[in-house]
Amino acid sequence: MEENNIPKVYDPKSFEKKWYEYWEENQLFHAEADKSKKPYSIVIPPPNVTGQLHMGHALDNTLQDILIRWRRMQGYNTLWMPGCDHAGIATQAKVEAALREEGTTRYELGREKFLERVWAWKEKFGSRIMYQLRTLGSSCDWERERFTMDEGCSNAVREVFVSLYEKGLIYQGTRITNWCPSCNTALSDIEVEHETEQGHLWHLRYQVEGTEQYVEIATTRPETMFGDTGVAVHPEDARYKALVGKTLILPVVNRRIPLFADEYVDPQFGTGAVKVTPAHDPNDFEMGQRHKLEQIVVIENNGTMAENTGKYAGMDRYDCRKQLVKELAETGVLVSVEEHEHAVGHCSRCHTTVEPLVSKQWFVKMESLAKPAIEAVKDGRIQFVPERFTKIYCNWLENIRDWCISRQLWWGHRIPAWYCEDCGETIVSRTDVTTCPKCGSKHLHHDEDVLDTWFSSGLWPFETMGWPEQTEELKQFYPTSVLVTGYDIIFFWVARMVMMGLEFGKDIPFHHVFIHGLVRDSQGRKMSKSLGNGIDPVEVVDKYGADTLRFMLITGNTPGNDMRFYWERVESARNFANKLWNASRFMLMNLEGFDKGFVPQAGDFTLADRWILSRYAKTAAAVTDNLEKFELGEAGRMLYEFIWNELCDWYIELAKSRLYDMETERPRKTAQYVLGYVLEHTLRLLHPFMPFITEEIWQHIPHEGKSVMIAAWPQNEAKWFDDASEAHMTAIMETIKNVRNMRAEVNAAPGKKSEVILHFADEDLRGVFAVNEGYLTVLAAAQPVTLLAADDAKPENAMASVVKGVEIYLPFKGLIDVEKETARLNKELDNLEKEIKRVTGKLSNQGFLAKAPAEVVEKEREKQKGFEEKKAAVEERIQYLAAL
RNA sequence: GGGGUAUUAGCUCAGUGGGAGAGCGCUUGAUUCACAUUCAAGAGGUCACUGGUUCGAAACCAGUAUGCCCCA
Repeated sequence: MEENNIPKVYDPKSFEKKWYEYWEENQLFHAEADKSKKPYSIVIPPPNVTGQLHMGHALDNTLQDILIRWRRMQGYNTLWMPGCDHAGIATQAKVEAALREEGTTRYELGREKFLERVWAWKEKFGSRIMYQLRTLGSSCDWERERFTMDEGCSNAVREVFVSLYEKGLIYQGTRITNWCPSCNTALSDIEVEHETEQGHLWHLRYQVEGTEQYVEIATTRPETMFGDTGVAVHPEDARYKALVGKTLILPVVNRRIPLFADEYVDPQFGTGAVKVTPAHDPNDFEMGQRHKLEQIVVIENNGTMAENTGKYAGMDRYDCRKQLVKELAETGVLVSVEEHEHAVGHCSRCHTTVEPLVSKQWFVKMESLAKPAIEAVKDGRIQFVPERFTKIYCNWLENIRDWCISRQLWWGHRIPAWYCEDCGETIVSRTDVTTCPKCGSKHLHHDEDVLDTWFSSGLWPFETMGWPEQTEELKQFYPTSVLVTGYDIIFFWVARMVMMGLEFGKDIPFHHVFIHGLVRDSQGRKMSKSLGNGIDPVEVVDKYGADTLRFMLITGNTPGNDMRFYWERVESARNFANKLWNASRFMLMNLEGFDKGFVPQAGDFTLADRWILSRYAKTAAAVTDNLEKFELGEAGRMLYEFIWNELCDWYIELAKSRLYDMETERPRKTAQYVLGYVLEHTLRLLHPFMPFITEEIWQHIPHEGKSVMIAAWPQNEAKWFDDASEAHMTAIMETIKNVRNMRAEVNAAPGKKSEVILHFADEDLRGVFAVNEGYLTVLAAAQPVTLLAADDAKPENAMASVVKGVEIYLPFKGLIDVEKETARLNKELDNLEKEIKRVTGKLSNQGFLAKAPAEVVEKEREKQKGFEEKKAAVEERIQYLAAL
């Protein structure tokens, strides 16, 4: 026997670190390509090296770890690839903020020195993030840790860029792009967040040249009028038909601009006439192209007015608006002002209002890449879980526009393009270029810009496995099994990985996309730095343990939905851990004489043994089934209920008498065997959810092997299924509950035993109770227990209650409160009559009898019979009481 | 404007065609004997509304209302 007790209270701090180190030292997380085993692989959504992990990461990684640990136990060759993302714009912003604190800027530092600073930042936060992932218990293969800017990934990025360029799918173009004046870079469309804002619609009048006639236009952005090179109306708009082709005089500037017709104009909006500023609005840009209008840039990259705006030059765009409106009002150009609600784009990173500006950028042509990515989801090769995200994904890809990939930043993958200063040639190359291939000039300069972070993230599933080399890892682990991520980055990341995977990985990047929601605060608000309502997962781990946090995060919500963080829920998960802890402690305290070689014979098992084994086996099957369906929360909930409500509340209580009895050996050994079997296997089932506590307990109790994390996942446990024992046990448990209930009604002293008389119509069931009447004594304080047969007379001076197949009587020595007892029975009678009415209604419905499945009809008949029996017994008691 | 999602106990949420559930909170009682981070008993619901499909709807479909989210 092992001398091996554990402390009274669950204390995660005392063992979590120890076991993580143990797993790592024994290389239990590491995977090698091995063709003999079925692969199961996940690449981590690489956290940004901007800072530390938040609650959303904790959820994301818990889900991944559960899947990985479960599949590993099932015998798959399991790889979980960890790593970080360089997060160009976000990280650069962080480091620039740090520099500001020091009173300097990246421009003062210079590109090279600045990048050194960012790398130092990356080292610091990257390792912190990896530490946090370990704290959560994540079983990543750390030997394979990757970073989006490491050498391998950088090679992959360059290969993809050049290859797309060669295919004509990457091009350089001068267009309107979203520009963040604060981050000082171009953004892609999805990096812009639209928010409705209360603004104004200013009505201005532009004079028709050579007349006293005016055209009234409406605009939300008067300050762009310096760049107006036309006014547009709808071709069918009768109000303006006669004026099309005339020339207008742009106020303030006094420029001559044409009035022209274009289908784009909505005649219902404003006055039906719009000013056209091709350099500062995407729609105006397009109209400008159609009508060959000049582009005049009037707002600079930093958001101030350009040189050509006269006295407004150098002024902030919003100050200019204010001043200019004043001037327009004074000069009679402003006709009226309306309140107007409109969508305004903001930089998703810094929330500055973006400015549409004309600039030369690199773009990826999306249409031909998007098509196969839509196909892969529509034909089911890639499945979203929950399925509804399929539509969101497809909708976006079907309406996709070209992707602006160049960023005016320093931190990121430098665009592999060089420009010849002599002949103007653009050279895009896999290797660095020093000589112009066209004119032989040495005067080349490297494109200053870097690529959008998501360009490299899009390659993540295969670049981490050594692509473009055809490595063993790629062959075995690509496509990966599942991608686990939040719905907020379906467009940013998921869609791009699918496109890039199909184009370069030559296959889908993953079979399933398992989407989860956001972790919000207790009021349902998004956790954010500015609100200060974020909760650090490490803080929760410190206070309650990683297992507790993990369990709390995955239960009580459904896939794809947001959840709220409540400390009460954390406590409830901690209590569950403590419950399991103490159940195990109970077992360890009762291992006296434990015999590893002892295997009970069929006849050794008691009803409770057969019942708990059957319940365990059904739980194992249901947990597995739910994991297969990605219903991780449901699987966790089932384990919670099994452990707490069945194993602890009933089985342990029922096994106590045998375990405590040192006189008889076989019953004690059988109870030890069953408890040991069920607990050890239940720990395996729970391990993916709560890896630390299960390992700590598993190592204390009798077990085989090095670690529970590589113990076999319970399969083929159907041999324990035993419906008869479950039915018998249910009858006993129901009887016990009813007795407890009756005792509570009459305020019976808790410690005091009282007589219970049970009456059975069915002799077999009476036999079952006869064998197990001790259960009633232990759990319902029933003593003596009298078991009456069908023919026996029922007791008179007693409280009564009925469960299926059993009439229960509690005799009272003194007087019973007839009134109270009658009221109680009448209430029960009401309920029964309601049930009977419902069931009888169903059973007298010809449609039901004809069309419902036979077993459903049979079930209803059984119910009816049971209710009728109960009703008869209750009525009998009521009559008896009335006659007293 | 288009799409999604939610609406179930006081609160937070499960329930994915066949007797309305859990956790927390609340009420009552219990402490040598695994666990008070516990145990036992209890109160508490017109499953948003209106139609439809079905023998049968909290669940499926349509519409309405309200909230939230995404896209334009």
